[in-house]
Amino acid sequence: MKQSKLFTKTAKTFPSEEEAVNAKLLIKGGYIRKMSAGIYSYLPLARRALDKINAIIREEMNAIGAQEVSLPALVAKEYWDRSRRWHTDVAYEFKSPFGEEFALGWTHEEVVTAIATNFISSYKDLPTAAYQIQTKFRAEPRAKSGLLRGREFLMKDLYSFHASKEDLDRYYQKVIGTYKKILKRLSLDAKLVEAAGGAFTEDYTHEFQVLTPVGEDVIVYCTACDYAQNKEIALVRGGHRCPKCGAEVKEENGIEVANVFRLGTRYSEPFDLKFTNAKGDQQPVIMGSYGIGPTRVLGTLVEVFHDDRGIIWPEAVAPFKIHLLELKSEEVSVRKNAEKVYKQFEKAGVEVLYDDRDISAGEKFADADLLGIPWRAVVSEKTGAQIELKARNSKNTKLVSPEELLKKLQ
RNA sequence: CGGGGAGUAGUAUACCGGCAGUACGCGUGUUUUGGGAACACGUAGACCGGGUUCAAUUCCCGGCUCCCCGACCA
Repeated sequence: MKQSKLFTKTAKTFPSEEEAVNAKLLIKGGYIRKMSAGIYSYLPLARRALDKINAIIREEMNAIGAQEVSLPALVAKEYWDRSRRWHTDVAYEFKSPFGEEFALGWTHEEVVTAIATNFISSYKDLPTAAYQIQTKFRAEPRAKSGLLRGREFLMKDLYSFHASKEDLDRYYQKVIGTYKKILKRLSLDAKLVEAAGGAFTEDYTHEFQVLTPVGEDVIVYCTACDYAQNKEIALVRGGHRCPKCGAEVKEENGIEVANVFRLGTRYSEPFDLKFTNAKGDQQPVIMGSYGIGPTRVLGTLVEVFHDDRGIIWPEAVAPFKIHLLELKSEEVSVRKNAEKVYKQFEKAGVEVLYDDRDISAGEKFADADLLGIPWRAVVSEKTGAQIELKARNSKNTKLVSPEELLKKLQ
């Protein structure tokens, strides 16, 4: 991609109306634009990063046998009536021009359960699981913190169906393991925390919390063992003894990037989702649901990985692998060399953003730091046919040949 | 939804009851060329509605919008 042709541009100043670091940097860099409180447009650079996040999630979902689906955003009242979740305070509810009543999907237990009644009828159909990556709508009374709490956000929601509580428990643990893998691939260090189920279940649930001061949840966790609970349910407070091992307990803020719920028969019963067991008896299906918010993950990554110059993307999610800067020069050879390197990279399938703009070197360096692409390659009068390579998270530069660099990046 | 703050070119801001200024951006030209270059010329603006006033971007009232704290929440 040539930067001169990019749909967006970087700004020289921070947006005055944002305070959250993720929003400030992403808007300044032209990754996103705010359209309304808690409602953002994701522009090409952010779209590419999101695609990376989604691809990782998809791979890991598929690896545990979950199958991708797309469920409607317009969910008719009858579905919510069944589970008695019409008129919750988070739903955008409205009447269509024909008088039909809908809620914009803020979660999809109802829809997926209704669908499952068509296909699950025997223990032989179980277990099974379906997921989607889709925009969710929630009427947040107070959207805030950039991408961290929006009214419209991306969600990967997975729903599983089981013949027994034991099988659900097994899958629940499996998803926890998969989430650990996903978060690790995203370079996010998250703590597994016990929490309350909110509008979804009465059971305790688990959340993955990235500990950072900007997080809105408070986590109580043990400094020695794996005890960790959301403060909303924790019986101890920071500074006291761990109920599990007796060591000291701490309190810290966290961003909830993922969660897992044991739904049991909360939705299968109202939707009459039953299966016939091996003895010929009818039983309700046991369900679980599991979420990860890709747009929230994106915001969290910026909160965790940045410095005073800009974003520092982990390689796995960066919109491009390498940022090629051609420093302005009278000498035709500079442009020629840069163009050649650019084409080599594109041909080799290395994702490259080529800064071919007719602006000063300083501005290109500043933009490279702001955009946060992991590798910076400079071609200039100084470098000749070589390339000056620098990692975004390091101060050191070194001269390499285009061929060496290609080999390194592939 | 309670409390606080704020709305001025594309962006960031200043001043003011009487022609709205600066910087960045954008356009043209000359010079410059490794950490946000210089000069010249040009471009573009008061959230909406009402009130006070000879005169309102400025003061008052109402609305809308955005941010922050709280409640709520992935």
